[in-house]
Amino acid sequence: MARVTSRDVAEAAGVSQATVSFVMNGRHLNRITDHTRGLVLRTAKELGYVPSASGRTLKSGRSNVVTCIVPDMRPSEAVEVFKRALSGALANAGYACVFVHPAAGLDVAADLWKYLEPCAVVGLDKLGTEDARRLRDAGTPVVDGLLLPGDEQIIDQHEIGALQMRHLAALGHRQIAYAASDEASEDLVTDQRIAGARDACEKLGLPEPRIVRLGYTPESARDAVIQLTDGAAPASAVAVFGDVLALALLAAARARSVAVPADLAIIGVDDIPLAALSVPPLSTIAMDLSGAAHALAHHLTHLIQTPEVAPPAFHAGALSVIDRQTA
Amino acid sequence: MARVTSRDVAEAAGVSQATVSFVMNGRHLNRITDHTRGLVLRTAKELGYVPSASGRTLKSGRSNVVTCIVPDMRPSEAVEVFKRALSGALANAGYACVFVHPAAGLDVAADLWKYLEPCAVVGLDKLGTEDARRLRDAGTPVVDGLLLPGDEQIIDQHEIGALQMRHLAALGHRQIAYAASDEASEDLVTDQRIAGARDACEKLGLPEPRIVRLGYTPESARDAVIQLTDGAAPASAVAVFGDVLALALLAAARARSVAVPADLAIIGVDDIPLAALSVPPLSTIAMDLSGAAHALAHHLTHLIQTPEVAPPAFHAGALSVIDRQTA
DNA sequence: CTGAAAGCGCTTACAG
DNA sequence: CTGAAAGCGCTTACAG
Repeated sequence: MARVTSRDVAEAAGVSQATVSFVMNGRHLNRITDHTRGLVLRTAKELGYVPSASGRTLKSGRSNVVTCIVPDMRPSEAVEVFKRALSGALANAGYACVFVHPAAGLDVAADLWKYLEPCAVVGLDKLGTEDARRLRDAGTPVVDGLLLPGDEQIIDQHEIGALQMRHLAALGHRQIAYAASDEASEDLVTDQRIAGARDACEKLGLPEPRIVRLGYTPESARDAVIQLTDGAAPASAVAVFGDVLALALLAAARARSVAVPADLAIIGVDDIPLAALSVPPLSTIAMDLSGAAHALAHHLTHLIQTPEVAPPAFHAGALSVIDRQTA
Repeated sequence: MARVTSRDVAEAAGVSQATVSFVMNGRHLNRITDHTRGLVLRTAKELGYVPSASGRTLKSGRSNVVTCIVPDMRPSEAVEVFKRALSGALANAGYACVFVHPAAGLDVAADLWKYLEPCAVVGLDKLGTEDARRLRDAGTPVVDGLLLPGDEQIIDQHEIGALQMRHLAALGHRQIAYAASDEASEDLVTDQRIAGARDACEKLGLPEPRIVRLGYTPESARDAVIQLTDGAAPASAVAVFGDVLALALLAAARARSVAVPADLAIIGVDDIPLAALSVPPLSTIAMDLSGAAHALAHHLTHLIQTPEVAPPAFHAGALSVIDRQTA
């Protein structure tokens, strides 16, 4: 079954290819009669005409797809929510958003260009600077390091750590610990949150928070609870890197008969579905990922359409504490 | 900065464009001297030549990207794992795998073709039959309904339900219930698992399992525990749709002083990280999503490269019970 | 063993 | 208000 081209439509409608192109792209519509326009549209639909992406991209040098590089981090519901919101927002602006998981040994910049020729690329964590440079040299806007501090940070990671501390302090806690993830892939985010927690304690006149590292194993959670509650100056509250780890701590605390929140208050981050389903339900920090995604979509369309003018300020997604029963 | 084209490389190397194309694509290499080949490769690298996807796609009518439509289901770690594995396997075969989240109101078939011109598309759940037909008419292989029963089912959902029942029965349970999700987006999978659970009970000579529906709320979990444990014939064990719900049930059971597994054994599905971290740790079913992804990648390359010959049998990912302490 | 040339489907100045 | 024509970068028969 041969492909239907704009030439076919033009012939069938008895107009030129240029006219078909104008109608399909809504360009120079003032120069085209409504009758011609209707005719072209009808004919295109009848023949089942679908414009060719490669034809258009080849000619115009720019596609309609923005490529988003998914970092090689622990899968989380949070980033899934963000991806969906970004897809939706970009779709409304007329762009397709595709996500790629860089496979080991894939040369991101070259292969991306080779396979996709995106009109913009967004990297959640830091793309290689070499990659980013090549893409930018080729004229492709790159929004990079959404998880890193800076003008385009999607969520204020520093503030997350600080918010947890302020919440715990407002509850009267003074010996507050921070439970960080020990996974290297999460260091980027962890470091910022720890810094935020430290800064907040300092501002609040609290002792510097003790940092305990834990991994995604039962032993690790148990050890962390021991560290937190034993010794000379036990913590009365702990801010945890994420809800999964917070829930692990909650379970480990119960196993050791440490009452939550009486003996140890716990607050997580992410507001995963299980946070509301645990007993007691987990207090946590929620992020407005959907808002952040919309802001990013706006930012991207600006970058794509008017790269010469400086983009307006970028708004990171809002944070809120979900006040349940563990803190 | 003007783009470097194959013509530039040809001129700089003093050969023809055809020779450059042959060298870059590894075609007709026997017809090209090693010297010429080395020269072209070196020149290409020096100039920073990257082939244009749209040029190639336009000419050959086929790109190197396979598009995977992510279903609009509750985000889960399981599908993330699958996506990464599929990306890796496809990258090894020379294809880029991109994921798209269909936004509301997006015409999948037309827009996909328009933006991406994929060489194959895979749909986790059922693409609209109209969409699939149009794609196939255009000569694009479509692998669809990976979650549905059939030759290309990635994971045997029916067997998951059955496996849970067999495990519980082997432990001596006879009054076994099935706790299903009440979310419409999960019905596709839920229905198959319930059927599998029923069939297994029949084969084992057990009474038909009672089905309880529950949602992702604490009240729902509490009600489910009450239903399960009260009444004339309380269940001594329950197979749950997924680990999130199973963990919710576990928490609700504890809140009502129902001992697990003594009073109520629980087995989930998915083996999410928290399954190992709960107290007691959750027994569950793990799926070999990585194996399934590799099988799918093989299947796809076959379909793309030799669409005329029938593909070999497709192997669904293996299932295994993770025997922890709740069942 | 290599090159000249056509053409994939589109858009866009330009001419009328 | 509309059309003819060039050309984006590539691949591939074909000729030498």
